[in-house]
Amino acid sequence: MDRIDGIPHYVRIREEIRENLLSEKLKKGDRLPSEEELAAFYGVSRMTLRQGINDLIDEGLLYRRHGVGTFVSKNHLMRDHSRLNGFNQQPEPSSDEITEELLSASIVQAKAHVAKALGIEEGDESIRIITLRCIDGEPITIHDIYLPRVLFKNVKLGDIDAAMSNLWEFYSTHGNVIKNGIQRLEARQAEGEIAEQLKLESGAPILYKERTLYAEDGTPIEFLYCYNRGDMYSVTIRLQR
Amino acid sequence: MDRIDGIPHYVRIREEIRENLLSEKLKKGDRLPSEEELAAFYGVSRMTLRQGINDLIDEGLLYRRHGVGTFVSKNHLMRDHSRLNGFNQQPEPSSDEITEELLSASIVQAKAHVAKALGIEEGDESIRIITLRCIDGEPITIHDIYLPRVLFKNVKLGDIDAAMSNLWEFYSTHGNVIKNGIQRLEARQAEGEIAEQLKLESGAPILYKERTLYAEDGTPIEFLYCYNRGDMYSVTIRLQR
DNA sequence: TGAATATAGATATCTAGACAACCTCATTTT
DNA sequence: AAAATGAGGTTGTCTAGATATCTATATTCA
Repeated sequence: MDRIDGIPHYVRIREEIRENLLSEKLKKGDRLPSEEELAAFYGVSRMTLRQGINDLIDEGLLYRRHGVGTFVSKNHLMRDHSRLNGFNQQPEPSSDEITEELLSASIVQAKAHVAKALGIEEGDESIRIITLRCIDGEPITIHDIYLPRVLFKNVKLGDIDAAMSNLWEFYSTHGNVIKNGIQRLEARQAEGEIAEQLKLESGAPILYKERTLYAEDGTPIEFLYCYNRGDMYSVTIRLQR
Repeated sequence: MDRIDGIPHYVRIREEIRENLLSEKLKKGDRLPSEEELAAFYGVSRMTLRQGINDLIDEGLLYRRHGVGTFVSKNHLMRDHSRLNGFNQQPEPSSDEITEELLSASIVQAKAHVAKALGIEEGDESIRIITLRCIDGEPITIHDIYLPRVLFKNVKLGDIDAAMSNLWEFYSTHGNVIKNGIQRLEARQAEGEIAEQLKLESGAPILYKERTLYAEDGTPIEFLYCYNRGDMYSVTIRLQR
């Protein structure tokens, strides 16, 4: 077998099987043909086939039973906030207009908490970006973002407005590719400026989030405080044993 | 090479490398020896070595750079709520006394929302378990759990009190092994009975959680409403690209 | 000097097998 | 009837290679 493009066989096979799942040629609960049969069908070795299948198992679309077979999972898990996709956040079915407004961009000295998260010294320079996201004109989310200045040396504050639409790509173009992160969620009450900006009564519920994003090697790239209107926002997480 | 126990080589190697990470023989940022060298060292083929390494990469402990090498991540991601561990929830350093009290166990007819989550018909029988978790006597969390009756046919309500300490094991013994799940988080306000039981003022922030747990094949095993005191509880999630 | 090019070494992909471990189910034995 | 056995099929683990692709560095060329 020769590869036509630069696409590895296991990727091609994985995507072909995924198509069969989406088009329901493979239905929930179905058993796939044996690995030997499938490998022969796709014209690859069994190890290569398994590499493709493994990806789909990691995604929860398939599962294996030793000595029995490979099956289609009964719960196709939908949108999954535990994977990073740089806020493509699929617009909900009732897709209203989502806007994002830059409230401020500045250079600040990192306070202790931020510095610790970004792995820099307290007082070191960081870029602070505050944004407001609205759905259909309703304010939903405030982001308070901090970047280590040292990773974005020749960035001017004026550049940020243009980069707003896709911050992650902006990071990439400066050599900082996001690979993973950690976030922590709490329930809080709206107060002061935050309440005002989200047009909430003081005391209204807020889904508060802290998030740190890292590059492949674990270098912190972004630290974020995030305030979400409790009545308009929820987070879905896939759990995996 | 012969395996001494039934332990596969790739598991043994994975754990040996993990030991070296924990003991910091391998430090953050270090490059591991090349795959060829490591395979020779451990006396296995390169494919087998890679299988072990892959697990550690999935855990975020290592990362690879094509053409360059395999490295130790700089951020050893700690406790990770996006993996399921059946509520061993490592007691925090300041480990206070955690107690769990059964408030009620009953057979109820599933309402629409619960029925949909459990994949049963509205009105079908389900087992409802309500518990209160306290830390140091302070009420923290209320769980409102629903199980499909059909999966726990010969269970008597009296059995549940004994099983409380480890519900997941209880599920297993009835042939229902938890493999994955989905949870959704919201910020809400405490009200009525919930506020009372958590000893909160009406209006206090609550971290509200809905969770469905599934078996390997996607069969829903448990559906849960969960109310956490906002000021005493947070959820940490690892994000993976 | 600066750009193109070789080169060495690393990971990525892939093969064509082998045997082990496990599950199911039919058959035989007790 | 119940338990043990065995056969056949499936996934799990593993090998000893091969070639491709990528990266960084050193070298050569303009």
